[in-house]
Amino acid sequence: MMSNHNQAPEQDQLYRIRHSAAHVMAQAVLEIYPEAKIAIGPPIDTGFYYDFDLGKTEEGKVRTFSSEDLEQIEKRMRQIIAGKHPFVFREVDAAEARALFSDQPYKLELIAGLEKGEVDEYGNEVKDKPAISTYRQDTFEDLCRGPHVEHTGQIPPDSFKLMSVAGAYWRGDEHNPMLQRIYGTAWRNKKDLNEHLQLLEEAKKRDHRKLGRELEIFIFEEEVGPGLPLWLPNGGVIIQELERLAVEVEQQAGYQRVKSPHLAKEDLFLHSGHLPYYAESMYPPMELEGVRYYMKPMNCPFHHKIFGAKPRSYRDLPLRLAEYGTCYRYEKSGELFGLMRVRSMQMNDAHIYCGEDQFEQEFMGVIGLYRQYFNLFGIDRYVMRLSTHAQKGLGKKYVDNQRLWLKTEDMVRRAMDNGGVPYVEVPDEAAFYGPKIDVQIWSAIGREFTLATNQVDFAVPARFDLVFTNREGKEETPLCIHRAPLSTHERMIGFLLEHYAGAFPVWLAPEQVRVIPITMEHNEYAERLALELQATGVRSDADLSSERMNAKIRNAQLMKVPYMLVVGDQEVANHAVALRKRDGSRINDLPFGAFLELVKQNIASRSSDL
RNA sequence: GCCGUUGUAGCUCAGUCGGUAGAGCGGCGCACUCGUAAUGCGCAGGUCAAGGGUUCGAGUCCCUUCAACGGCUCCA
Repeated sequence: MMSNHNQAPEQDQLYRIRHSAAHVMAQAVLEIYPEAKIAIGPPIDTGFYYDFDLGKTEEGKVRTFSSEDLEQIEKRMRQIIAGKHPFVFREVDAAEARALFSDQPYKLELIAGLEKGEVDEYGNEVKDKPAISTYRQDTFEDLCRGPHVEHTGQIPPDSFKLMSVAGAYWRGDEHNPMLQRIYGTAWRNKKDLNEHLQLLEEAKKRDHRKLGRELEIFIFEEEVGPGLPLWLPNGGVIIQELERLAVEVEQQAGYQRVKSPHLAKEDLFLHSGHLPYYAESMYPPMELEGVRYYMKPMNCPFHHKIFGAKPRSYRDLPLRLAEYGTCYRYEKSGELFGLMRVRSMQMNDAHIYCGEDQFEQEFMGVIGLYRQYFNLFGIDRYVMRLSTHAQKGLGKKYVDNQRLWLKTEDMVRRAMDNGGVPYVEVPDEAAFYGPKIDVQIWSAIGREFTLATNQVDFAVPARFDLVFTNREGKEETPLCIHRAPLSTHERMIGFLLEHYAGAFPVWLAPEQVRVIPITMEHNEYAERLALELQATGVRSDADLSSERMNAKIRNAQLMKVPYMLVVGDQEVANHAVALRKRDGSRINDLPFGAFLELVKQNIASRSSDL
């Protein structure tokens, strides 16, 4: 989950409780595993963690915590807390610190970093050379900047819980050894803890993987392959509606639609720079008649070719090419996550080719699209993130041209500032061909994802020799803006499932109306209504099963169908319906014609109300 | 990819000490014809993820592989 209290969290009592709980946990672990090496243990948004290296077993396998260990550690923590041991602060010089932690290699590494003034005790970069300090409680002394509660008794013993064990790389680098991390959650009081645990339960209910199965949106089939979703008919409807929306909006914004194949020869991706910079995320090639082909991980090279299909003049610019392109990326197995992280994906992609003088307007036009969409979906919990390059990645992660990096980053910054768009800046997160603005959102269980993206490409058009003739009659290389405001179908629908908790607005709902006859005698009328609705483009079905009316209503409710039309003798007589909306509200004896108008209006306006 | 956990019917799960598999929901059939969140009865449905091993005997114990889940790393 996010925490929005950014000013001096260290001053917060809750921060101190969590930080102190981490120390107490480390003490408990060291008592149980005296040979354990301790790494770092910071407070986090919902609690704390601490990383340990437990060494190897006799067979040479990495020693890990068991769930029984967690119980024992938690029990021991409560004993330490009951001891009301004071947290004692002291400053030490580097030599003292090294002596103190002589048998703790991770701490020694941290001390070396502190000494050089590069990083703090959590491995984060710092500006000023920090003082080296420790905190001690009971038998445990840790390298630490603090602050802590005054004594262990101030950690409420009934308001924390050890949650899980996980592997985590030392300093977050996959080349480093993997440590054992214990996550705990800690709160001011028992009530807050219970609320947090309940929130986790609620989040599970709106997890898109659960809803996707229940509402028959998508499935994964083992024989098809990991990360390769199958869209069920209900999912197909949502895809169709999203594409309809995109086509409409993009047409108005001056885009042209194009179409490109799912694979291409090696040469194209060598040319684009994908193979040099992006090969790790691509499916391995297939070879036919001596030629290697790759599934496309992005659509840009194809669009570049379309740009280059004929000579372009400044009069053609900006040229906006749009495609819901299907891309394939070989995400590492452990990175897959329901629909949010898959290996085949359909992107709301487009590339805008423009001159430098048109950049700001085009860029802001795209930001405007984002806002239009987010407004439509009621997405208000997001952060715009400007991702820039890092010098150390030039030539490896990034195209090697620092001058252009700095220049384009500056252009983006200026455009965002001029447009009054708030954003945070993160170095070393850019695409290989340029800086990008990502829109970050959170899944139901609190994991962060990039939903939409907007990237500037100063490199690849030149690699493809893309030019246009400018007003002076000279050739000029266009800039390219990559943008995907509706993300991919996979991530967007995964997100929307959670965002709406499965209760889609009418225009997106796979089934918009279900007609429910009260007895068999009303079947014919019900079916006639359903057909009439279908004929006007409303997705509707009549439930002619032998269930009782109550069961039919329940089934429609469970599938989150927005409108239920209950029809019996009275409705047949009046050519009317008894409308029950998904939220439980009812309008009885509504003339069918009036209902038809109501639905059509609601769908046409893509309303978020029922 | 790495660390940990888990794989039993379409779904959610039970299965004791190793003795050849069970429930609810769902599906199908029959009966019921009902006014705003579950009508009753019956039937079908399983290579216990896959492969190997230990054992007289494996859903259960061991190994390998695959997949999912919680994290780390990485991303739309």
